[in-house]
Amino acid sequence: MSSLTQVSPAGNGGKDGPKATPASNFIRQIIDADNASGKHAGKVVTRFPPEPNGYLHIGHAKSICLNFGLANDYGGVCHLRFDDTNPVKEDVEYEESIKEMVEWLGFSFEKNLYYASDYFDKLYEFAQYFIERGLAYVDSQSADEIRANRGTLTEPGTNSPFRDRSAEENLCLFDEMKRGLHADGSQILRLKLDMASPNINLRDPAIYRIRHTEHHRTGNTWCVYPMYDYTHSISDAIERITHSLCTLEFEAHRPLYDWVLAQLVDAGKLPSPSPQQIEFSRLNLSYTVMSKRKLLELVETGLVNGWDDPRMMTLAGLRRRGFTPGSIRLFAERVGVSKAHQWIDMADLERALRDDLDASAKRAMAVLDPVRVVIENYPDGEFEECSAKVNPHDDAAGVRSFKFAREVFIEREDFMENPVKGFFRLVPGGEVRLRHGFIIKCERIEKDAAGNATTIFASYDPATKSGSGGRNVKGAIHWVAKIDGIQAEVRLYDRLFNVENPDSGEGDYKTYLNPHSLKTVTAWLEPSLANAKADVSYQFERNGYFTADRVDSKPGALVFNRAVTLKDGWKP
RNA sequence: AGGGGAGUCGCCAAGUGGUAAGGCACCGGAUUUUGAUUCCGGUAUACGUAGGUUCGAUCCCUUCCUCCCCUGCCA
Repeated sequence: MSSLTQVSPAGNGGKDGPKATPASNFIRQIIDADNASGKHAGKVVTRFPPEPNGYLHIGHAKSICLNFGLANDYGGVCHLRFDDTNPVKEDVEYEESIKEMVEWLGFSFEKNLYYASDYFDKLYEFAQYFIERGLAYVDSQSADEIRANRGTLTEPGTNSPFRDRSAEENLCLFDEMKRGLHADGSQILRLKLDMASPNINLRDPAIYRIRHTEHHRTGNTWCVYPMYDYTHSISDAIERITHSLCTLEFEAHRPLYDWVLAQLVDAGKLPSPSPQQIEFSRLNLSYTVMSKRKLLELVETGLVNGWDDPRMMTLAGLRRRGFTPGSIRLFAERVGVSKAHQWIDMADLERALRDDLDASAKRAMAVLDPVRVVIENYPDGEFEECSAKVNPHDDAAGVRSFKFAREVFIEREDFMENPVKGFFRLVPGGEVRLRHGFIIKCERIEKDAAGNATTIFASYDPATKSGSGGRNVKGAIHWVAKIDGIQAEVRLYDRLFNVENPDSGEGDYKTYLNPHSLKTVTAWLEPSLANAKADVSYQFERNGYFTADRVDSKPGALVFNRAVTLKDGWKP
């Protein structure tokens, strides 16, 4: 079924690039079964429902790709709904950022943007209905008393002394709460379910609390705000969501979700069939932390440079680092979805980026750790034009050119004075090809007091220009000529933590921060990079994938971020 | 006996009564002016454990083990 409606496996971004084949999974099976039975008349409506209280991270990306991807594959729609029911934590700033990132990932929600706060009137009216039916009551106990009376995991709770207030009294009290006659925390509206339920979520859950706080969208219209379980189920039903996907920790909330909807459907206040809540496991990534609290702490304590620090697993950070939307969609597809707890290695995310970029990224040469090479048999002051394909996989991308001259830079690690076995780059007396240029031979070197090469004196073979069809040698290394090279700051990133799971280890996760997660160097770049823009990925040949930093890079003062290195199969 | 979930290759993940898909990683080999890419080939007598049912079990039943979630007026 799904294979017939399959459009773009890795999401609906529509961009070219590697795709993982969408695997069968338990959610697709449920949808297929619903489609077969005609439950939702073949419709698939999902939703991504963030609370606008923080920035999106790679874990959210999994959910976004899942919800939008499924809707897309089944010819349905996915709503972006802000779950903005708690004004003390939320802000428009977060809302804007979330919208920007969902779009960046390649998903569209123009016609499908919703707010839980748009349902406040209806939610209030339904709450009155629950009160009238004797299914909800205003509890005047303090938060502490309520907690004490909730019981424990193994002991039942005890009924509130206010549990049997009349519907009239409850209606009156609830109205007073709404009108602002009661202080925060002094009264609360609870569903009247079962204080002895083995499922604690069913022990008269709170559904409306008093918050004399301005809401970023409804202003001061309200001072009572509905809570998650109550709001979410109703919002899903109002929007005619068919499949409501959430993470595993909400499994125990499903009975409540179903109960609330069942009452309202029975009363003819909500349509049938109700949406089905389906839970899947969260994404855990090694060598990083994902909780909002820790991300916030890293930012606030200055351990990283903001929410979009390229070392952060926030979508803003990943974008700035140079990750592409396609790579994240590919990653989400590869990781799959199930109810088993998944621990994914950072390397898998990096792999997805390489796979996405290899086919499309422009190439350029850049020397990150330069050592000077003087080609003694090349006349000083002269130069020769060399060229190379912008993308070897795509002739249409054209060619770039750069000069070969007497003085060039090569990567320090591409030269070894005393080579180990198997090293086939430049060595004393040996030859190597300057990629896209000529074969050179190391004649002698000049060293500093510490024994490091400061200048390599070489000769070149004029008959070996790239493309001339002449002889060749085993090694080919990248280089940049001083005459037309440009210098730029390059930021080299490594994982933020040096242990696989900084979260659950003993002690403070901050003690596991990798002190070398950022290294800044001044590199020599080939001239074609002079106009590099953020959002355009380059492969620095033999080095990795880099992108101009979207905030710090300026024409004439370029700053590049290394998103990921190239795979390095060389083992000494 | 509090309730609810999960355990299939190093990491993910299909299969769900008929004799273990796929991806990533890894190991070979070919091509290569990126030690990249690409391409070929290899990689679970095995599905947490112990029993049972069956001609036959990863799939059904039972036992046990391990891990995760739930005692917010957060979502």
